[in-house]
Amino acid sequence: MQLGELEKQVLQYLWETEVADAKQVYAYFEKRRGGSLSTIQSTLDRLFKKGLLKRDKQGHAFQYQAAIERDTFIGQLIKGLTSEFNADKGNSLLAAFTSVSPEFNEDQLERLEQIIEDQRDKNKSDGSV
Amino acid sequence: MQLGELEKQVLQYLWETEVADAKQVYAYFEKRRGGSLSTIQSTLDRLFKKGLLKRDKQGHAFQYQAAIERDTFIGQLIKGLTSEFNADKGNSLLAAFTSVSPEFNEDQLERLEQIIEDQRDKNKSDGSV
DNA sequence: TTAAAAACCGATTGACGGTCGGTTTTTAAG
DNA sequence: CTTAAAAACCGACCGTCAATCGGTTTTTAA
Repeated sequence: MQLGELEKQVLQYLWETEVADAKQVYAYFEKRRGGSLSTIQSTLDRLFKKGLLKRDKQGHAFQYQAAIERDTFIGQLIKGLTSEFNADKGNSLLAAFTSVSPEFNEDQLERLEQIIEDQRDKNKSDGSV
Repeated sequence: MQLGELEKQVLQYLWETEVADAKQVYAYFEKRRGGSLSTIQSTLDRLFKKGLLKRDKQGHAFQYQAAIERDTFIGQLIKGLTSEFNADKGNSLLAAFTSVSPEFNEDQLERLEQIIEDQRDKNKSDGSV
């Protein structure tokens, strides 16, 4: 999934704001970087066509909101990255994790251990089916 | 780091082949996708300028090789992803892990636990400095 | 019915990767 | 030292895609 700079920023805005129409998004970005309402509209439209936003018309205008959670999305991008390079997903992610591990604090390390435990249980029960 | 399709493939080729000159890379890709030697040369040059390849002239031609290990590179891309979306690196990666965890087998889960242990030790010793 | 608001469309621009022919530089043989 | 071949290098062009925005059509609500 290839995203331009403005698309990324709009997506982030919607992750934070939950729901907004074009005018509202425009109001936010107009202050920070200028541009026209049309630009925001077509960016929203592009994100919608890419499946990253949902929208439905409430009264006069489309109400947009993210179609996917930020974490899920980043997870997908990471997966895409590993496939893209024909890397074994598990090993690549493991290696990537090694390089990023200094970013984790004790709390996060614990949560990660919990995830491992859960996954280990799932692997076991899958095997028994 | 934004890479085109051919750039990705050439980079991968060099991760596997270790070292090669333009002619050799060309010989490989010519069979699979056609193209000219010039195209391969400029692709190598672009990757070199992006800092992803090293090269030095041995006799007649440049010998190229990857300037960064595949795993390290993917790690960097993952880090870049999380920063790009202003996401807390630890939490995002954690979330990404959750979404990708089904890809891990028991062996990889164990290695991951080992990494956690190592990192925990490092965190402790950092704290004591 | 109609004016305003929003969606929609089409054109343009700027990056950038891919492509390759032709020119310059380098190398090594004679 | 000369020179032919090999490789690097340069410049041009194309295709794709995000960004941009004006103008037209559609929708909404007064």
